[in-house]
Amino acid sequence: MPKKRQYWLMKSEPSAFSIDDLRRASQQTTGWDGVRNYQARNFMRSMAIGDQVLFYHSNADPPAVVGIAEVVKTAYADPTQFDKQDKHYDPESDPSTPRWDMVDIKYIRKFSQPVSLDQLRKEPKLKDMVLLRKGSRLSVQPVTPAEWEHILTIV
DNA sequence: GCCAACGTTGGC
DNA sequence: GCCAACGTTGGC
Repeated sequence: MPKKRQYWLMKSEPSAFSIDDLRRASQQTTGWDGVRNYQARNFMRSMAIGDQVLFYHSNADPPAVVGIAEVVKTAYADPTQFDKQDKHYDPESDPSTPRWDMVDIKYIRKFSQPVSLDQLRKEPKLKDMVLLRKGSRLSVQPVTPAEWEHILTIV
């Protein structure tokens, strides 16, 4: 039995990397490096190929879910943790047991209209979304199948 | 093990 | 640019 497909939401500041950047990327794929939060890392470690990802623009006007991507490579060591020149360099990470992982995701589609944070908040069915929890800053987070389905109906 | 200080996230 | 909320660090 194949494992059931899982759903996620990943945040990116469009000024740094937007859904258009993903669409234009080589193979329409990118490595999701730079995550330095244990909970977010653990969620990436539990991702499987084929898992579906809501692409969210944070620090955007408006902040919004803007499209869909898919996991095409499961968790592997994030090389930026060992790169002294990199902003995300982590001197505490031991190369024999790397602390930080990343996954690769591929562009699937961009919504014709972004689904803004305000719109999401208005949906009673989405009231328990991790994204909408007060003070929620997790950059990689799970989405339930029901939340996923509902969001696709309001796009 | 507590908790103050600090750095970061991200909406506004 | 502001600042509330959060995660991490480190002194004790």
